[in-house]
Amino acid sequence: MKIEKLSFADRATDLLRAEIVQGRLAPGTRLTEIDLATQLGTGRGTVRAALAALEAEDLIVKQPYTGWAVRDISQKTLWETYTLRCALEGLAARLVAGALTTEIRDALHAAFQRLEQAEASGDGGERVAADLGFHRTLVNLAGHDSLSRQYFALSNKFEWLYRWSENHWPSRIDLASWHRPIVDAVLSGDPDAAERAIREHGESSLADDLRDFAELRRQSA
Amino acid sequence: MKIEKLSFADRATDLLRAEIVQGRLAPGTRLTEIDLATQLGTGRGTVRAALAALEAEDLIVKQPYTGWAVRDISQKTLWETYTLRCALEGLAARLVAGALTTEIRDALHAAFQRLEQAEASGDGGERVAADLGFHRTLVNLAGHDSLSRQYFALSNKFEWLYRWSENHWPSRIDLASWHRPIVDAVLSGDPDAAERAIREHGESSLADDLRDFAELRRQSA
DNA sequence: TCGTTGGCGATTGTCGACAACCGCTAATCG
DNA sequence: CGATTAGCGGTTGTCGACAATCGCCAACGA
Repeated sequence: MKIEKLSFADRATDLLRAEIVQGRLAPGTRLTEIDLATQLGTGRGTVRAALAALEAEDLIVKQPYTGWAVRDISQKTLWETYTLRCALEGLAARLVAGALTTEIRDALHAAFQRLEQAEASGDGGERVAADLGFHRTLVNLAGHDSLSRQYFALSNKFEWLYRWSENHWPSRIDLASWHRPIVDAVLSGDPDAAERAIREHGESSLADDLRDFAELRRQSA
Repeated sequence: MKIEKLSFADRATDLLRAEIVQGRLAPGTRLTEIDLATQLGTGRGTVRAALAALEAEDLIVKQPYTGWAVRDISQKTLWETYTLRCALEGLAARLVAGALTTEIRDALHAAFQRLEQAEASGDGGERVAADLGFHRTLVNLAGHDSLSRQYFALSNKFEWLYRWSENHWPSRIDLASWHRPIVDAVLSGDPDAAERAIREHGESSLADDLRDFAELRRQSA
């Protein structure tokens, strides 16, 4: 049995990322190395490494000699993250559709069933988790390590925005019917159709969120 | 006048990246923090930050408690990098074609003219630089910060592979005619056509390189 | 009054020392 | 003889101390 032993720095990274992604650290929050170090019971160098990693994932920003802060969320942030995700998932869908195996079909079905169950349960947290899990599963099935790496960071950022927007305008889209076209297109084995399906999916979710974001702005103005 | 003052860590990152990308550090080369620190005349923490950054860019790999090493290059590395680049540039081409301005036309023309001049000069280094510059210009014209960020790291990796392959099998493709379809398609203002053009470009360069790579393997076997 | 300058508190940037860990070799023990 | 283990050299992992820099505010002078 191979046990993966994470360093303090890696654990600090995971912990801080979770804090941000799950919304416990609001956008704009300032982070100071010493505070985090004392809170985590670790040294400053360790925290520093974790912060640098999160900066590479574009979740926080650094101002030299001044401090770190959780990134702000703007309409452009939404647009950029959604379009980028669309491009990466398009590649993934294309690859998966072009190299179907029994394992892939099973994994996709499992991810989709989780969606259905989450929808049936009505549990908001599980709905989000199942949604994100479906997309992550699809990407990881592509057998493209670099893509999976890139997508890991991007999906965290996406999860952050997703949970943030769910707090501001809970949506009641039916997850199953929302994702079925993707599953169908990918399993059809047609790369073009698969890419088209995931793009339509991405574009309409972007449109929805931008609309809701604008609505939010208008109300608070 | 705003002067951008880089920290030692950032300069070390740039320096090490250049060493790798330009082929002065062969794939598989081991890197030890203390050696680098003494060579660069800096402390180990600084080098460590630089190495972590390069690991995030996927140019080097870390083995805990053991050491760092320049990544190896395999056929899969080529495939992954080319396909990923294709996906990102596809998004960029689509965006640029959909939002043409005079500045964009000028910048694209300038980048293309540099290609023509590089081809005419016959200078190998300048040919590579002009080729990479053209693609970077296109992506940065998309006005998509996250995309530019991601592409920055990817284009460095690509440059690394490009220069590496040029050392093993110098190609004599005509850069101007090779890239003209992209310029034409983007400037036509049709996002679909632009994406199609850059995809064909990427796919055929991948095919060429994979063929040459296989040839190289066959000869050395 | 307004712009400049000097100092101050806060935070990061850098560094070297020590601890933890890995891979290997050789000694040990059944 | 084979498997286990103890030790060793080498490298990274972690930490706290000190230096460099930034933003701010108040004192100062034209």
